[in-house]
Amino acid sequence: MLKLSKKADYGLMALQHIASNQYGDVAQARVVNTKEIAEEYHIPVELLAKVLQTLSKSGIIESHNGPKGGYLLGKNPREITIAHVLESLEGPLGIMDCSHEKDGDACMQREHCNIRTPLLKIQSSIYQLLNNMTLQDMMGGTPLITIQSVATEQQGVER
Amino acid sequence: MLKLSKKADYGLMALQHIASNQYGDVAQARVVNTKEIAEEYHIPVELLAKVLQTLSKSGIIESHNGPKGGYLLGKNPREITIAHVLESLEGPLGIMDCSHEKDGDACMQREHCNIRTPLLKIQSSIYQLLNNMTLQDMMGGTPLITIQSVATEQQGVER
DNA sequence: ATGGTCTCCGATCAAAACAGTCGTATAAAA
DNA sequence: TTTTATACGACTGTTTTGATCGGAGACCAT
Repeated sequence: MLKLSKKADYGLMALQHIASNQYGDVAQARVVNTKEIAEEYHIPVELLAKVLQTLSKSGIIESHNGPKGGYLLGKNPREITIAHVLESLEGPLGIMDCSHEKDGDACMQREHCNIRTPLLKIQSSIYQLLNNMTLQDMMGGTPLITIQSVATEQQGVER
Repeated sequence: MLKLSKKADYGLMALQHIASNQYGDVAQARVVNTKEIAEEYHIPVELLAKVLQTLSKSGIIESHNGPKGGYLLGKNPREITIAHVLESLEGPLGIMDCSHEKDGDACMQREHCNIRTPLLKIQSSIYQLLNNMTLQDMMGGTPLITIQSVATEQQGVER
């Protein structure tokens, strides 16, 4: 349950790879292309291309056309949240159909629905979790976000 | 993204309904059948039946056959976690394919995978969230679990 | 005791979402 | 101008999901 799509998997892998080449040991920023990533992680080139195009449209990465072209991060890894990446590739977070619908929608159960409120609470918690973890946190041996830090974040404490 | 299946939605609604009739205002425990729930929330009878059967197998509810039959909760609402309900209906929680696989599995990216560890961390956090919220929390006006309480829970504090 | 009714139960079918593929167009560097 | 890269759209096969059907078993009234 709650499985991420392949697009999301591939997207995150690619971002981690791009970030490593741009901010990693090698001081020089290096443009990396689709084919290189696809071969490194054994994923279909065309599908990865589509994923990268989507990320590019969202401003998460920027594309450079032509020979020696490829992709670079569009922002600092600290500013790229997992939530933004996933929403870009899979659409807005919504654990149920009526998460983002307006009043008078097509949900037959709406008026008698007894689980909407608590589920929205869960959804909000998951979103906070994903929104407080960045690409930076996924790189290197950097310690990941903990539940505690999510809690403090909710209280308005800066990271 | 991360949308729950209809089965999960229906299951949670039904459980809330059963619990309300068993532990609600009416002191007398009342057996409620599939048809009644289906009509109340406008969901297909047969599909709901299947969902309830699954929940019954998991011991979350218990079935009573024959006329005047139906379902009752198998445990106290405090002991029925959302995680257990969802896993019963949708299979084990796994935000990626390789969440529960053994070594030497079919994941082509496994050896070069750079996102497995952080994603497992996220998965673990989500699981804690779902495992610390019970059917009791979903009933009535009872305050729901908060992020803070999840954090304290992780530190071993009793609810 | 037995028939009838009501329920749970297992197998089956159709629709939708997803992963992956193909071909072509466009843009930049050599 | 040729090469090499991304950008874009349409298409196909597969998996998952949602929904449906017919049957088997249990209870209650007669």
